[in-house]
Amino acid sequence: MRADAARNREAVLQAAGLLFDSADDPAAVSMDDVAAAAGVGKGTLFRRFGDRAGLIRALYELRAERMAEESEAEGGGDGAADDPVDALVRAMDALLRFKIENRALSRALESLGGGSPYTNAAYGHWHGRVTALIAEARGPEAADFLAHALLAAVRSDLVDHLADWPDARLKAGVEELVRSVCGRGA
Amino acid sequence: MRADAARNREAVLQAAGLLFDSADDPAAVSMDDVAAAAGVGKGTLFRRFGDRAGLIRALYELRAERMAEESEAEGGGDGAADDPVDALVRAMDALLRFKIENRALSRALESLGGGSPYTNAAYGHWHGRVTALIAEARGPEAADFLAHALLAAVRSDLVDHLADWPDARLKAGVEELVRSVCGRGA
DNA sequence: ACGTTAAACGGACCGATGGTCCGAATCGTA
DNA sequence: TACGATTCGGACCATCGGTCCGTTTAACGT
Repeated sequence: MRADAARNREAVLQAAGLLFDSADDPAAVSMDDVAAAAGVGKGTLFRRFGDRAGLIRALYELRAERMAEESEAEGGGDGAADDPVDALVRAMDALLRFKIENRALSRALESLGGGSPYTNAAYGHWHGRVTALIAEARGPEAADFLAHALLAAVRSDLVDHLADWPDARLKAGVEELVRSVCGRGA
Repeated sequence: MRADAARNREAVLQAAGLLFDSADDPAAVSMDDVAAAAGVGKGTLFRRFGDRAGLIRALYELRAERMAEESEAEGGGDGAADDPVDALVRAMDALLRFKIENRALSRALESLGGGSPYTNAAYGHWHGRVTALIAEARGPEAADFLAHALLAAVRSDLVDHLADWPDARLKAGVEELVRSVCGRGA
């Protein structure tokens, strides 16, 4: 990849990140806006990312990677010998925090049309992980659907709708949900 | 309301219903399409329903009402002396069926942008009902959030994503989820 | 250094869509 | 039937995602 291409790619990602982060409604961030903020022509933008969905996906995956690194780094000991329910609670909590910290971007991703929340590498990853933990905790019976249900409970527009709840209440709700689903609450 | 206005309103609702029902992607149904199919000018369409969201909401509420009537009618005896968990299972099952039968329309409603799935009379109604049943079944602790979570599990795009599952599997999954959340599985 | 070439640039341009406007047509009423 | 209020309808507008192509520029061989 040519040097200017790489430079522009970075500029676009950074500009788009700022725009989405400071937007209430992700739909209000137009491709023209992104191009202008990045100091780049529209042609460049679309050649690099294909379309709006591609840009949003790229940005989302960038942040997801960053989160994965962070949580891995702070995971420290990692104590693999751990209750799957606790592991699931921690995973869901991390996901919830991610959704809160990336409200607008997550909403942008989930509202792309065409079942996009599910046609997504990150979703597949999470669903696999949650399914495995549920299967471990309560058997594989309906683990597949239950995993979808858990993930649906932290969908960004729901989190957004509950934006005036204190974070702790949301977190407690999610934990309660996870423990209930895993077979034995408290 | 003038007679022609009422007639046109009906024509629009019926045409829009047909169009959404036969569409795979609700976004592919344009306001022009609706106006043309209803044999009405665009001005009429927008004056009556305000905007696209208004039309979709009107249509959705129409169907929701129809479903409410039907389920009430067939509810028959109504046996109020009933386990709240069973009642909740039945309610969620009805909602799931509604989402399946109105796939495109539900998706249209849920993908309006601006937290629209939640800014909706029907959602408030369902959430209240589910919250009450959960509170009755397992206490009012996190009932509010758990109700949101249950409703999220039957969101139309998830149902759509799982379209190739047999209906029975979906139904079983929802029932399993409800019973788990209500405190005691099986 | 310099010329060559393939790649990237950028913004004018396009088609579609949601939404507006206003002269024409129509309904209800006296 | 005549008249005023209401509604109709489609031409019109702004915006947005996406394309196109003449121009620029980075990379590399000589």
